[in-house]
Amino acid sequence: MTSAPVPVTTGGGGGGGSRWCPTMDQVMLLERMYRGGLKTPTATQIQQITSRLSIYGKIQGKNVFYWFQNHKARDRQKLRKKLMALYQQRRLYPTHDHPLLPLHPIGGIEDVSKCKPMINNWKVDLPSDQTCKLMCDCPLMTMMMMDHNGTTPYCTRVPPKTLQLFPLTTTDLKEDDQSTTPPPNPNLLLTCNV
Amino acid sequence: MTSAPVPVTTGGGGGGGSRWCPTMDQVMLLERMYRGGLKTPTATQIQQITSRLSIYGKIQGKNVFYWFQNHKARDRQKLRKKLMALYQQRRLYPTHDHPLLPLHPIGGIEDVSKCKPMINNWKVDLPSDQTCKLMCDCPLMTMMMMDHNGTTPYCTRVPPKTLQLFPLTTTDLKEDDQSTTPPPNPNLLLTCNV
DNA sequence: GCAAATTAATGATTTATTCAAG
DNA sequence: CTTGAATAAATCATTAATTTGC
Repeated sequence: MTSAPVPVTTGGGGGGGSRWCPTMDQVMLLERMYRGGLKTPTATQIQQITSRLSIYGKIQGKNVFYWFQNHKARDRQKLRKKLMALYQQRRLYPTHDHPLLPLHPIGGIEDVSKCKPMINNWKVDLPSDQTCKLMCDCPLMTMMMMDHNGTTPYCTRVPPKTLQLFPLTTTDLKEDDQSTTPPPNPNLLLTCNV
Repeated sequence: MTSAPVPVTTGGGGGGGSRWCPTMDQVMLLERMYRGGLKTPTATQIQQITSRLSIYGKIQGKNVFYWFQNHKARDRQKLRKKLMALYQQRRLYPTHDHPLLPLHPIGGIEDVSKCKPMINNWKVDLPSDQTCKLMCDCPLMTMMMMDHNGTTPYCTRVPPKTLQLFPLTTTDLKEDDQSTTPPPNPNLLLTCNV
């Protein structure tokens, strides 16, 4: 639909502007419904809303669909930004209750099974008295994790103890391997000079 | 207009099976089109394909839409997995030409401006002779980055030198800060015992 | 005041991830 | 485990605010 590049009318007007421009009334009613708890309307609800709002100006079902998608997404985005700022400011330790990033089943990058229990038990290992101090007073290290599909790496910040991050067990890849000699697999340690 | 994926509530009850089950002929033809280069059909193309394939069995436009979406996504996913496996197997150093992850403008999590030039100059700092050795023989450390919006952290792996990761300059957030006394800001060093 | 130039909002698409049927 | 379906996240693109120099 690029044949009419001239941006004709604002305000939901007729001529086929390149995108929907909601009227004040439409936005107001949409926001009221959203705040009322309607986050993901069904197709039926979308159609009802569309016809109810069409008396205020041109509108299509997909406009309503997109509006709710975008509004929800941008709400979450704002929330994430706020949480992130708080975490950075206070240097909090992300827990399972308040994760900095969503905590999927986690594991080290080289061998999931080895790292996962270690990481999950971290908080337990700490003397319960010093936990809070460590959480607040120490800079945090960053660890790379892989999601459970092994496709998407993500990070979480952990208190800097000396620990073995990469067990470096060889992964069982079925590809050709004659080109490189296996490196001596040194262990990488992270230490903190606090 | 391209396809508008307005959700269909699937009614759930009665009528058809709960999800589309493509016939062999349908899959074959879809794959032929895909390999022929059609990755994201337009709404018009989807309708044409749908009617052409409907002679082999029940099919809807949204089935075709989803098929192409999923096929494309899973192709990319397979590629990513392969690349990731190669990187891990060979322990390659991700460069700007072959990044392990997309390289946006990067920076440390605490203070972007301080980290960015350091990171960008890493390769330059290395003696050009030992670059390859370091790239191949060392396990890589992981650093947390923030994307250009400051919203999404992501990781990249870097050769383990001893370096200052978190300068820990105080960020200028305008919120109240009387609750916590500022920590002594120790520097966190990462070292490698190769 | 007033447009050209920037920046911020937000509608629309595309891509990634997750869920669940078989 | 595969894969259709659905949702969420990321991205693109256009429009409204706004700044800026005149």
